[in-house]
Amino acid sequence: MQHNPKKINSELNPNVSVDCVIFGFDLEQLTVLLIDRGEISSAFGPRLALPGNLIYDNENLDMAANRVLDELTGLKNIYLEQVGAFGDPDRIHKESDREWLKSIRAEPEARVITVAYYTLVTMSQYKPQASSFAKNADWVPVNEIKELAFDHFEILQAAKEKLKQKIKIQPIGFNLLPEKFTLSQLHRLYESILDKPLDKRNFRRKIQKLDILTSLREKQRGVPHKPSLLYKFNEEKYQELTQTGFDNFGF
Amino acid sequence: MQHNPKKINSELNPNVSVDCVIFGFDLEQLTVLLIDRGEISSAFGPRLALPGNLIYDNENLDMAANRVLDELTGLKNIYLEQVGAFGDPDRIHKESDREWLKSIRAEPEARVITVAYYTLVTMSQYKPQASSFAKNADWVPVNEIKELAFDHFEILQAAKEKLKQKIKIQPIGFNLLPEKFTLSQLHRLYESILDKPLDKRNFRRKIQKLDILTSLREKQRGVPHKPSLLYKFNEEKYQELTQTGFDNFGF
DNA sequence: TTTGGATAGTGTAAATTTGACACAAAGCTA
DNA sequence: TAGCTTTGTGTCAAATTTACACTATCCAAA
Repeated sequence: MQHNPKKINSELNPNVSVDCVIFGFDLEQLTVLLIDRGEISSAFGPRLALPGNLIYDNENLDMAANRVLDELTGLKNIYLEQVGAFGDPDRIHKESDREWLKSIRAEPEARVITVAYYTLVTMSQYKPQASSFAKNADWVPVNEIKELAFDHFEILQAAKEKLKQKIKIQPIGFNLLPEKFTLSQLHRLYESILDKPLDKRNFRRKIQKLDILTSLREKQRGVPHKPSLLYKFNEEKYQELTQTGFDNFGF
Repeated sequence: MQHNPKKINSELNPNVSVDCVIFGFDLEQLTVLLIDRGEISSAFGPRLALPGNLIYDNENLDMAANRVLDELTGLKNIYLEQVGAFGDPDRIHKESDREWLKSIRAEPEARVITVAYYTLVTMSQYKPQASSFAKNADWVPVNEIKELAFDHFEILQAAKEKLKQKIKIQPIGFNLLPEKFTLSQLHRLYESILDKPLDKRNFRRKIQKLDILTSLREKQRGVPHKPSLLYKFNEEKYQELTQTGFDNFGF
């Protein structure tokens, strides 16, 4: 008897899919993990698409998003937020799209609603070439993406906007950084997400005053310039802070 | 040949529904338009539910939400915002829920994803008793709602939170007020949505400095106290303001 | 007509936050 | 050891936020 007996008879729901905008940060700019659909689509439209799949009838939406992420990257327990539902009846236009859908077991004629999620991943935890399943996946800088398959470009824009708003309310950016990071890296991260320059000194002053960083007695090594001090995110301090109702992490 | 030939064969999609959180403001508190499902459910669970319905295969999600709103209230061109998708596979528990679903032509066995929207309505534009279709609909103060059918209570909470965040970025509250309103009414509206008291003088100073209100040379009449001046929302000034990138309407 | 009840409308001072701005220190490399 | 690169730091002026109390105006009831 397995854990979830329902799973035995579980079927893919032909009408509902989940797409994931998997954000990473290469310490310079915001990136997204995209699937290259290959030659099959090159003559018709964009090769790149968001990872996604149909959902099973016995899983809820968050589970489905986590599954898609797990299947692609092997990562679990990742920060995940819903962007919303997308579903123009004519969102699938091209022959190439139909071929692609067949290849992932979806029914190309069906009208599909997709529920989009974004996730925040520490890029160093996942290198595409390490996964056999995802040999066609790769990190692409957000600003270089001009088009995507289906309505995925629209979804990406919506995800960026949600992230931008969310980070003003909750310091979720730490999910994109390694455990130890420098203030400059955090600074560049905020600039990437908010898509505007932030004054260095003012940024540091403000983030330090929040008192949710633990300063480590440790410096960067091997950089060809003055090494930076390293910091950790302080979960406990953050919890204390929010329990007072504080929700202004904006710049 | 009609505009959209697909419409001829349009069918209800048994897997996807739309639910609407229709917010109103009775000049005292925030309210929501709910459907009373009647005796059929009284022995089993909450009678009250959000208005909603399955979507047609040929309409997009926003259209479906507008349709639900229109069918219930006759209102068109209403401010509308997506809350998100909800869809636990086991969100329909009770026999009464199945009965109810049958009565709105939904398939009770199917796994249904629902896409929730919230809308902002000027309450005076719609009095439930005026509509024959919606003889079982009524405005209920948000703070008095303790439970709802299905997962609608969860949806309502999410909608409230979205609204709270949104009003800090865009002055959408005016959609809940009549064309002419007083600063005190606007003040109470913000307090209702943000769910916290706001200092009267500070509120007035801040909202006036935004310069998106037109002061009318007209007073309230028939109130048993000093009558208030009336104001209108100034759409043009608002557009000017936002075109500079301004997005801080928060309190 | 007078009085009492209710809400509208108004200003200021202190504290906090924001925004603009420049240079010395530390490590690496050639 | 000289030069390159990035880190790390302080101040001042302006703007914003917070806390706070009394008079004015209308209606209703006596």
